[in-house]
Amino acid sequence: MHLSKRGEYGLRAMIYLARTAEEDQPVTIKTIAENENIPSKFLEQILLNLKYAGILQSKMGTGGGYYFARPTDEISLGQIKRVLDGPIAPIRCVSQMAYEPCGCPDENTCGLRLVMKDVRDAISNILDETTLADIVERVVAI
Amino acid sequence: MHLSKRGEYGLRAMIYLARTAEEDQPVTIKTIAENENIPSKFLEQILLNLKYAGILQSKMGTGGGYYFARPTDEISLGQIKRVLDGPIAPIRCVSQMAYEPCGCPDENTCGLRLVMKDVRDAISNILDETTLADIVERVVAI
DNA sequence: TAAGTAATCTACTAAATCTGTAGATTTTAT
DNA sequence: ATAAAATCTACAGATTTAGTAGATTACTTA
Repeated sequence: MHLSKRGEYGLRAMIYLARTAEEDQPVTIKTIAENENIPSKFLEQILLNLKYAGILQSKMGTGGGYYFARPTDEISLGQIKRVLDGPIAPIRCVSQMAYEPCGCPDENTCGLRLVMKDVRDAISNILDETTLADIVERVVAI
Repeated sequence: MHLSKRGEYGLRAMIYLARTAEEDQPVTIKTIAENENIPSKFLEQILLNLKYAGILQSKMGTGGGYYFARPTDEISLGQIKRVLDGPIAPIRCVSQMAYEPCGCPDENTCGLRLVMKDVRDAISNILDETTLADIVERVVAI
């Protein structure tokens, strides 16, 4: 049940963008990296992956940078985390996105699977239902 | 958000024990390993750790094996998972058992932390509230 | 008391994953 | 042209994972 540095940095960067970015104004890797204390060459790879996944867009050259491909209320933390850290499920046999059998004799009566399914659903209920816009709102309210 | 093989094997072994063991009758590593398809030398280390943690007890020699140190309704999946896989929290700054600051300027207004705290609590609510006895009951009911 | 059973202990290892770093290249705006 | 900024490719050290190997100790029974 662990969030990797990749995942952490990526989520922090996206939350930073959602908090500070002007309407479709690109923000540079350098700016994000400095403000969030993230190694910039590492962040580079992370943002590129989020771009490949269709969550971010970018513009090269002067005045360029990264900006959202969709409104922030259509980008969930679950989407981001899956791109960077892989499936949310603790074990593949309860994954919605990346199911694989685990080899137990009967999945329907596998005690471990029953519980891990609950865990997966609980995590998904939070991460897939919380958007970047929600986070910004929640933090502003404090 | 991942369950390691260590954690998976350990939980499977404990559930197997809870399901099949007669009152304090020791069960051998070999028996568990064969029935649950777990590499036995790997399982050996896992059970030893659960013993060091005070969850299992053991007896050497003929007729020996492993048995629970407490009734199964006093052993939660959270206890087992923590021994084998470490803290349940996705990130240290929301861990109850192994807190560490994450370096963000203000933890109280850190959006990432707020969400990850919810995730931690959701996972804990399941794993710390579900005991081995619960699992057995739940599976029998199917 | 000898033999067999079963846990215990110590050490090692191959492979994968994580967390980056380095440097060259391409695109864009002024 | 020049500078800014993303993009691409490759590498590398550290850590973790998922085991394996073999010797030793404790216990039971015949």
